[in-house]
Amino acid sequence: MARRRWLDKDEQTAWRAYLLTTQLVDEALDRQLQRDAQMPHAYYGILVRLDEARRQPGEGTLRMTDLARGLRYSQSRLTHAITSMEGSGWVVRRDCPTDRRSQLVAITEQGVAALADAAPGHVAAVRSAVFDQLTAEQVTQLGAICAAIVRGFEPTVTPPG
Amino acid sequence: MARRRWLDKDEQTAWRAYLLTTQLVDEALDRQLQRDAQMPHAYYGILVRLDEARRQPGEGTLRMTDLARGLRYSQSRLTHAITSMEGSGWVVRRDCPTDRRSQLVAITEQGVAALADAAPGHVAAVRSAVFDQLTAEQVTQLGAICAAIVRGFEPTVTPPG
DNA sequence: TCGTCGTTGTTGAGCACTCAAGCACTCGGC
DNA sequence: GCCGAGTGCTTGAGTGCTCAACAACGACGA
Repeated sequence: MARRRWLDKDEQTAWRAYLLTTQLVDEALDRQLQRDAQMPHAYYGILVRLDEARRQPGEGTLRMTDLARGLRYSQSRLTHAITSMEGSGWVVRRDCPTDRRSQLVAITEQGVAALADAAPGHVAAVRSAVFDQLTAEQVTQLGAICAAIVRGFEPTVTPPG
Repeated sequence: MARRRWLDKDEQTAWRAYLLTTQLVDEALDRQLQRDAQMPHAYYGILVRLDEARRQPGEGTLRMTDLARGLRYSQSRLTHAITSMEGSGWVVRRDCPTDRRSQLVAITEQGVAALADAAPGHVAAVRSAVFDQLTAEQVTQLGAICAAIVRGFEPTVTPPG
């Protein structure tokens, strides 16, 4: 197998540009959210998920595990994050009535408010960092490229035999 | 101005895919390097830069500031990183002969060896996570997209008047 | 020579994450 | 009932980052 093959020139260029891009974008968004909404980017994502769950019919809560799987966070990471966010009053934990191991999480009114406050500035930052720089065609391309990469991480079913 | 404009459907899709992609790729590379080479991804990048400097004619060293600017790291981040890497024996600090504020950094033989050990596995991980999933055309597209985003972060000269 | 300002680098507190370990519970077979 | 494996969540140590404050030096004009 050709596992030791190096990156060719085009790949090198693309890779370095990719690394720099993700670093710059990540830092910009994290800094903006930390400054204007006192939360790291990861917490914003958690609030978004919980807010979406709230709008669904039913409980409006999510099990820790389901939330972690949806965000692809480790259980431990989510536990630490929720503990901190509970301290900020943005979320609450509840015991699960059907499985005593599980914990349900729900966004609070305060959390909804914090998200509503943070969203406009965050979206503006995303726009100015990313979408203002790209053509509509490039947005489509970016979506396809990322989808392909994500697909590579999905567990592949090993064929029988 | 239309600063409050939301993300449209295509942008939403692309953005969520982008976030998931960077998270998955970052974690995969960090984990692989941590496991196989006992270094975080950021330290790998520092070693690469210092190794490139070593191949150049001249001192083969870089000032802390120049290294930080090249990698777009904060001074503080680099100081902490170099301190830790010096503890691992991968780099050394030297006083700058022409400016007593400055510190020069050089990669050691041990650092060169650590990088040489780490490189094949790392490149394989990059390949399997990213380039194996993309067509040649997509690699070109990705390079152009990232270059455009990076350009957006470059300081723009405000025109006189 | 002096004061001032910009540059260079370090420090330490605070924080979010990882990893390994552990506790409490559920489920299924006996 | 009871044991074992699997699941859900938490804990705490270790680590790398940010941010603000600071110390030391260089450059330059008065």
